Amino acid sequence: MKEGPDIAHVAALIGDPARANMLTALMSGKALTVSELAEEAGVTIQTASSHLSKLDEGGLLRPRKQGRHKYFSLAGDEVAHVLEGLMGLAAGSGHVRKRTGPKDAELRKARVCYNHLAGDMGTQMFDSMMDNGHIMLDGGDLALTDEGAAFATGFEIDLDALRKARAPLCRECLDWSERRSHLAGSLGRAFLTRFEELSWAKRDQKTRVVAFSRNGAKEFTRLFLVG
Amino acid sequence: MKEGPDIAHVAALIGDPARANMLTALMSGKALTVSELAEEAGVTIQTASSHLSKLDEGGLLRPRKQGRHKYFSLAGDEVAHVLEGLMGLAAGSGHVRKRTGPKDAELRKARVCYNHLAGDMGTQMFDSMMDNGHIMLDGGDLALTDEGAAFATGFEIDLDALRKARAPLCRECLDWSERRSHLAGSLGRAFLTRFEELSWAKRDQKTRVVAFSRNGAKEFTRLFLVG
DNA sequence: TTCATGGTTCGACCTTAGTCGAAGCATCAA
DNA sequence: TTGATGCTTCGACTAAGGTCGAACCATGAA
Repeated sequence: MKEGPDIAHVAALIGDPARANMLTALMSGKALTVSELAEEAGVTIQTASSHLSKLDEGGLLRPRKQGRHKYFSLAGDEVAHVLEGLMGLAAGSGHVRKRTGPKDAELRKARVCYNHLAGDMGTQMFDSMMDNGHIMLDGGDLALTDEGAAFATGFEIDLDALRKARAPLCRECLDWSERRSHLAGSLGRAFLTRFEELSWAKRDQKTRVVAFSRNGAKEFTRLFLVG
Repeated sequence: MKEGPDIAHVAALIGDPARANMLTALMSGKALTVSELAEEAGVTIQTASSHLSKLDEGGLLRPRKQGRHKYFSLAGDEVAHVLEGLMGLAAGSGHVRKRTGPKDAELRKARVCYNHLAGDMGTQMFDSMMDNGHIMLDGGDLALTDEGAAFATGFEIDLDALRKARAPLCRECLDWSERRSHLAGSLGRAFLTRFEELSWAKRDQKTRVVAFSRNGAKEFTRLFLVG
């Protein structure tokens, strides 16, 4: 009743079904308009607008105006991180969203978590990079080693550009399906983008599923060998 | 509207002020009775009972009956982890619970997070153990190295007993105040217990504050040097 | 200007759920 | 048994907030 920040307010924001659906949709990492989010949540545009302004006020979203459209995306990694955590709790307590269809298997295999790769393949990538000393935990923060920097550059990722932005380069993020870490942060995002550029993988437009091509999966496992 | 676990339900559970207060109280790691939690939340016993059964049903709590008392504690590390994450979001968006009194400084310095040490001193301990190679990140999971095992045993922690329990030995947990990791899991708990046994530190009964004695703090910093 | 489209604001419903009083169990102690 | 304590269940009250229709802005295109 006295100590610590006000959990209840934030949690209540996430706790409404319509808003939760919107947030889940935004976990795809894409910025969506009010009408798209309304559709996603199954409510009219007015109510969606109301919900979105509340979420925004709560600091969970980042709004951007473009012409007469208003795009919303998650405010940052921390938000995505908490959402994944909640999904973990929900999944754990058997309260899965309806039955687990075929989609679910794909989601566990590879999905997009805000803007980086999550699921089975995400943790595989993370494990491999740890094993090879490309990344390491440095006092609670994840850091890119020199070898890792070389590795990323070799994969044609522009590290200098990433470093210029103030967003943290490496971050770890916990999966709800795997209960293990995967790579988040701007580097995590860059890797996923690169996979798409190389046509190794393609994001599903509607869901959070990341579909790897046969060849893409092969290249991926070659790149991210595990012990 | 279709994919992933049902966030809304869990979040709504946490989203009620009374329940949030109870959960925050349980972050102290202690098991509390229905009446104690009612007091903590500022509601009557009936409503507390109702809330607690909902939280229990949602898988957030672990109830235990002892005589005519019913004790509740958090269901596990994951729950505490998510709660800390929510605190981080709440703190970040300026929605701190009322004003930050003198208590708040103490909370940032050293506090109990579910059952282990968090706050400034918690991350210091974590950093030190990482630097000295006592713990390391092994494929997303935190692992105790041989040196670390020797270190813990030297500190008179019964590792064999801990290993017997099914709970994970090492876990990392993210602070809302520090935004850095600290050591959770049964080992994290054991360390805190040991600090208390040695009278280095004492938990405040009412809040989550961990008060280190002058000597305890000295010993602590000697033990957990940071490079 | 005029029209169309994307969002917001306002106001009025109405369901949901938190709240407590009162009564009912269960456990323990004489 | 009687009484006390801790908790649960029931029922009724009430307030909070999600929902949508309708009207209102704002932007862009003809």
